[in-house]
Amino acid sequence: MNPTIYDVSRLSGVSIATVSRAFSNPERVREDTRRKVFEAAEVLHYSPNAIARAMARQRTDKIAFLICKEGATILDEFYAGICTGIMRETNRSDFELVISTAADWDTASNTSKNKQVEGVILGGNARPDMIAELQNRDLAVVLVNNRIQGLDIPCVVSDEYGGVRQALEHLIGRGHRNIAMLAGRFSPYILGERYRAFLEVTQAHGLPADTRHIKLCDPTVESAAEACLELLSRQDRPTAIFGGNDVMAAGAMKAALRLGLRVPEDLAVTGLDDSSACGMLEPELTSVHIDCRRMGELSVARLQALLAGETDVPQVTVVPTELRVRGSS
Amino acid sequence: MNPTIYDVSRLSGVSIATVSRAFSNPERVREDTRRKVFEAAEVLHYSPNAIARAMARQRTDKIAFLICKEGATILDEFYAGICTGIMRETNRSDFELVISTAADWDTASNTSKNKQVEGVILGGNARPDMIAELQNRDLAVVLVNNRIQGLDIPCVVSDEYGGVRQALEHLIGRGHRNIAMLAGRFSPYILGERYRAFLEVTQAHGLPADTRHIKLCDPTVESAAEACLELLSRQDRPTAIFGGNDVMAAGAMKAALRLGLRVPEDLAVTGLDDSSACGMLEPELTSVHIDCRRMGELSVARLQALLAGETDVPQVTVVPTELRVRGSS
DNA sequence: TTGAAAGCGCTAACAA
DNA sequence: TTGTTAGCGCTTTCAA
Repeated sequence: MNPTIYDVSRLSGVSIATVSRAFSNPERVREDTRRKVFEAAEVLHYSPNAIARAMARQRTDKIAFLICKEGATILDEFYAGICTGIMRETNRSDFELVISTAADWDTASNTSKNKQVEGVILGGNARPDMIAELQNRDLAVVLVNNRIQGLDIPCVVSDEYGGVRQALEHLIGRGHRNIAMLAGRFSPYILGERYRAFLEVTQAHGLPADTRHIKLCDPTVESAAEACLELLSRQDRPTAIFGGNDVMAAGAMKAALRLGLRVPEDLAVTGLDDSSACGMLEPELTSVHIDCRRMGELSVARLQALLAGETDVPQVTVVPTELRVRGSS
Repeated sequence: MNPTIYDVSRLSGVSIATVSRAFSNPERVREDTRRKVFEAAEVLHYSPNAIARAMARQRTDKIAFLICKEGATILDEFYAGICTGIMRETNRSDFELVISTAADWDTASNTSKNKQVEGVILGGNARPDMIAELQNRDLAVVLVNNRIQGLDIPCVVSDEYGGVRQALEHLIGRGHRNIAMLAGRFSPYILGERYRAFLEVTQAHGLPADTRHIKLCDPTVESAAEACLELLSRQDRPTAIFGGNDVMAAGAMKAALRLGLRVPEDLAVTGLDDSSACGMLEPELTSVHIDCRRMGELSVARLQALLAGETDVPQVTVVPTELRVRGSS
């Protein structure tokens, strides 16, 4: 049996109320009383029981990270990074974290309900009705790696626009005038930002700003390779391809190989994500680094601000990206 | 304010004890009473408060997954897979999961203490003294991806020996007689199994079973590439290299390229992990698939068995591997 | 600054 | 089969 507040009270000779205060409002108990309490606690290896505390306080200090995503690999490198950031930041505070993956709404709903969380960080493609229900239930909600227009909810995203710009300007700086982009089927927000960035940046540099240079495909090696085969067989074939993630960029490299084109001499390729595979590829893949860790940390910060009742919580937090130039471009 | 058991009691006209029973021991309340209770609960959107329940039961039904690992990328693809399995299996039961990474013991200790967990799954390199302390504190403990001799504790591991055998026999089947293995600096258990497997399997097939063919290096592309450069410059240079993970295998492919050797014609390469990068490499990497998901699920099962007081919990659970042959061999 | 006491929402032993 | 009741370990008024 673990020691309780009563044991500490008895040993230190003060009431349980004082012991309680010593732990949760130390400044409200006299210096020497406090010392007595802590000494007794030390002797007994006492630490407050979080369950009982939650019960009395009617607060759990518990938050959830809910990844709304389909497919087998829920926790891919990207979300694992976000997750790491969230864990790190949660550990630093007194909050507790429950992680759940939920393609379906029932699981999601259960998680937030049964686990008694007070706030949730939604990753992936959370549907607006899910969000609404959570908010109705009086939960604090933050979106990570997503943004939904017209919804009163803080979100933390990476600088999609800036990331595309960095990649494109790098390629343009290398002299490329005919650049294609592989757009994966990501969320509307991400896709929107990337289209906009591609068109505006190419135009700003006097290149033909044409959606013909944007190719929509699945974010898989094969789908990207096929898309590239088509791109590279055009009359005016691109000399550089910007993949919407590293997997697609790898597909582009494969397409080049099949056509006997050398990377980067005949075709420059850049990716996005800066995943661990970049260094494994040959040539190594230039990629836009996304600070997933930071995104995770910031989502926790926003959620805690919300929970603390702060009124000026930023609606949009943009995490900068950084280009990592390697052999493929 | 959420509805409580009292609200349901009032609305359904039965005592709170009966409501409680209806939820936790349905078979102990009469059919129609039960129906009344559930109807009232439905109307009120009631569901039992887990905190209060834990308080009364003096049980939390909460387990922790503790990844004991150094370095920036705690949640790599491997552990993310295990984590997914753990989450999936935990979701299926009424248990709650808290995930924590802990290179240091303090965090680990805190996690299990403050979060009031009843059992922990230890991933990575858990030190024996950590384990002992957890067990002393009367917690159920299971090891995943590790095994420590002489310790009374269930562990779930992948079939390291079998994995090495599959890779080697595949290469031998392809006619290779001079095979080298890159051993990463993994845990003593894993390293031990792999050495043993390499020596026994090569010997069994009449190849020179010599530790000279095993090269210890860091599990990074660069370290592996260097190690291979040395291997490939030997008089009797290997015609096949088995990397201890996919990253090292990628390093081997790079070494081959630098020496102008073609893969797989001049040098066959196989990896281990079957990570997502396999399909991105060129040629695609043959690799031994590890069923991380399953490992995670089984660790939860073992932990729950322990928690349920079962006495015949298997001490060692071995998860089979499977060779995925691709272009690199 | 400290203490007494009333909960927080539920379970489980016991009684009916 | 159902109800009564005494906790579970803590926080937080309120009074001293």
